[in-house]
Amino acid sequence: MGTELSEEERGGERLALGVAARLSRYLQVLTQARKMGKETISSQELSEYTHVNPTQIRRDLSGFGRFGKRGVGYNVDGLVTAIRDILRTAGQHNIGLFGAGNLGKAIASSDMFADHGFRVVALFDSDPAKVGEKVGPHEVRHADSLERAVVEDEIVVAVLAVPAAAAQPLADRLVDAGVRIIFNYSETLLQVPPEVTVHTSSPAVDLLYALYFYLT
Amino acid sequence: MGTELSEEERGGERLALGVAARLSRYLQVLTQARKMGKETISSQELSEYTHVNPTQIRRDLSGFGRFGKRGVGYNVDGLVTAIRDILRTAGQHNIGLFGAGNLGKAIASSDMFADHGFRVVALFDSDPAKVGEKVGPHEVRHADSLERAVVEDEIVVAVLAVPAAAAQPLADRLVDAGVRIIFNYSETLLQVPPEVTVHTSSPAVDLLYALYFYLT
DNA sequence: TAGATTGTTAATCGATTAACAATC
DNA sequence: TAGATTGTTAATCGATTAACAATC
Repeated sequence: MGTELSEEERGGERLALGVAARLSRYLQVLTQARKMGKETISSQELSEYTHVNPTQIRRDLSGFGRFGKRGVGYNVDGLVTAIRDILRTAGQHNIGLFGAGNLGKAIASSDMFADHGFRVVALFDSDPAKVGEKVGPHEVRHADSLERAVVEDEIVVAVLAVPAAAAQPLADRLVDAGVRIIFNYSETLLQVPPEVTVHTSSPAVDLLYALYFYLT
Repeated sequence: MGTELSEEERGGERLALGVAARLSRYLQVLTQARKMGKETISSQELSEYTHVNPTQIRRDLSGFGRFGKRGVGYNVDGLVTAIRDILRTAGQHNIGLFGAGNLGKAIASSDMFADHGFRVVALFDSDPAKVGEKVGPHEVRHADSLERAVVEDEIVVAVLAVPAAAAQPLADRLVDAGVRIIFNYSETLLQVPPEVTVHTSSPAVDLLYALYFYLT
């Protein structure tokens, strides 16, 4: 009962891939809904925003507890807390962002990470002209100081928003410095040792896929 | 045999959601691989870059034809052509991009759309100071001219990279102008009539989800 | 009470994986 | 021939959906 999770419900088992993906998606919508002052949300509404079947949503959530009120819906605040608890992402991980170009600045200025409890602790660029520039709350540092920063700022995740040519050499240095998770927004296929995970993405990877359905 | 697809294999049935998502992902990697001069790729290699099981990849592809060579792998060029054929995305659709801020500029300057055969035909902003500015191959137009541009340039997809406060009014105008597909990169939940599809995304929506797995 | 929406069941469908013969 | 990798089968697991009683 209630919104507390037993050790077994949240601790033991790893979530199935699909469940974790959907929970993240719910969380994104819930965070936005909360900003807009919404206090309650139904599985039907969540479905409209996420394109996930409402039954599926109720099923996903009921696996972890009874978060809803019949006839009313889910409390937005409560559900945000609950899903964060389930995903165990509570802001204890530091991110280093590389590249202060358009994409890098867009990411650095967005509330996205802060909203979800992650901290961008450093923004790097290799262009001396950009070093010292203020971008959102960050001051651009030179990429030369990367190795020290990884250790001192306890950076566990590197986000790459650099030109294609710069990506591989940068990845090599990051790997040597001890970074084990790289988010690659550049248009390159990165070669890394097996213990390092690369996640390649781009602002519109899913555009192509989504258009297949929308355009028919 | 060969790489030609029968009408039934590509025309009749709609692809399952998962298949289309994965094919798009393969296509993205293949496009990058081709740029890097790779001529052949194995399901094992594709798996490393996409995190999709190699058997799954072979299964996905073999449903549409025999594209590979045993003992060798897949021809990169041939597979790009084949998947484009399957997804039926061959550049006949025009995109209007709204917002010439950091994210808008990043999207406008990227090869992404061109790589996949889509055309960004117009870039808009409501800030007069930005109108006329050159961004990649585009010149920023004032958002006032949106209605005419939608008709004249046959814009079917609108990509929104604008501040949260501007998103809903803009979406309303786009809907009135006849746009039926909106890609929303702003941090707002958009209200639109049922015949319009909204796809909400952000440069790191999947970061949250991916981190759940990588950080454990 | 009446209306709405959750939580849950049951049944179906598609995704995933291991294994291996076919063949380049 | 030897090695590598596809194409395909079979078996399992998770996702999806409709339906509806429980209950706010």
